[in-house]
Amino acid sequence: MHHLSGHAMRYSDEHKQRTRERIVRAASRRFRRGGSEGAAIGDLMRDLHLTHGGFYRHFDSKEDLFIEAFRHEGTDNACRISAALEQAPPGEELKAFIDAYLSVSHCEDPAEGCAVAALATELARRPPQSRARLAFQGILKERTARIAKYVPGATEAERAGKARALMSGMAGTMMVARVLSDDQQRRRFLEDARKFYFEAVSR
Amino acid sequence: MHHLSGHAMRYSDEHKQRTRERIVRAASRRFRRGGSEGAAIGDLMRDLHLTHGGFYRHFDSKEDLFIEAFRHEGTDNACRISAALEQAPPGEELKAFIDAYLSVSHCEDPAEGCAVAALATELARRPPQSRARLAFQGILKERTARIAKYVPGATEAERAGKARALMSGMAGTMMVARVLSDDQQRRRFLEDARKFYFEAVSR
DNA sequence: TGTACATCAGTGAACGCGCGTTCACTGATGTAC
DNA sequence: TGTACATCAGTGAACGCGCGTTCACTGATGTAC
Repeated sequence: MHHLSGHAMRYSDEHKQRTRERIVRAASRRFRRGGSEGAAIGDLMRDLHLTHGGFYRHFDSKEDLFIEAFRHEGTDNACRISAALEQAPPGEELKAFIDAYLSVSHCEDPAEGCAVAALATELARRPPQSRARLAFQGILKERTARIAKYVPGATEAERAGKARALMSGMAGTMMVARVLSDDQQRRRFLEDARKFYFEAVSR
Repeated sequence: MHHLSGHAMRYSDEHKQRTRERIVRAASRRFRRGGSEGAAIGDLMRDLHLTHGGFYRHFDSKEDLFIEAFRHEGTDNACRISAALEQAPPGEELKAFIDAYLSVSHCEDPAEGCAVAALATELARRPPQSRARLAFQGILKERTARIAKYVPGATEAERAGKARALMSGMAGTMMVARVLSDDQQRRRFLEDARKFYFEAVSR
């Protein structure tokens, strides 16, 4: 008997848990692609071959899902960043990270990319103490700390400051790159930026 | 007789023109503050003590207004940037620009601030050849050219590349700064970033 | 100068649509005995 | 093992609201004469 409550259960807890995760994953993609207003519950559930009504068995509101999806991206991309950093040749971790972040493939696929670049503007419009903003701040802190280790600098504070500027700056560069319509121009823009940030951070 | 058409006119052309400009100005503020979906026509017109119905005497659609408002910010802030650059002591133009862009006051007042920081994410979600995106690209080009003159670099291309990275990077930093809830933290973040970009660009 | 007429910026009710949310219902599966 | 019952993930119609857009109307002002 693995459920603490003695309820009879139609579907297993596991089944529900799995559906919930599928919703979060699909939502995370859709939100990054279209913004928090760019993903209708109906479309989202249709992605999973479900109907909109069932959504509320898993979440109290769309806002709750948004926060959850945002957190999901947080841990998801944190892993990817760590993996990328650890796989890079020693001494070239930061360059590898910058190249990966400002890559053409990241630019072309916002749905799988950095949520900071995709959602920060909207988050800024929410009330200061909203859960979404607080979640963002947590993720930002965690993420910059992860990078700061590889940033040159005399003091901890200096490394952290540079890491924050680097993260937020690259997010802006990615956001702008995505507005360009011309492929060639976009490529050059990203390339110049990679150089810019690499030199900025390694001095 | 200053109108080419021989129509009788209730209000002067001038009156209509003035109203139109008031709408654009109010819209530009509201869009930057709340995004392209964050400004309802009714609210907008109420700002000007008008009712929503009259809007369509001036614009065919909300999207048309959005583009117009965006262009308005383009020329408006271009002037401010130029003024700031020209007022700065010779040799310190770039520092003055970076300090102004990453200032606390700019951070606290998105409505009067840079539209790139406020609206780029949304623009990226529009169709590639949409007028809004094309307008953005024009403004970006114009704006970076204005700054490139003051950026150190051996070639024209290098200066332009750095100017683009600087512009887009600072926009991202501003966007992220606006998500922070803590004033102290925000101040430090902006200060670190000013230093980061100044060193990055002047090397 | 005065009068009839035309224009059109602005008004506000109404319409339509998308979408978040609710709710009565279904039916597959688990438990009790 | 079989039967009665309970649960609840999922369904889909319906509701409500916000908001972009339309439209018949108003009335202040300009022109014609």
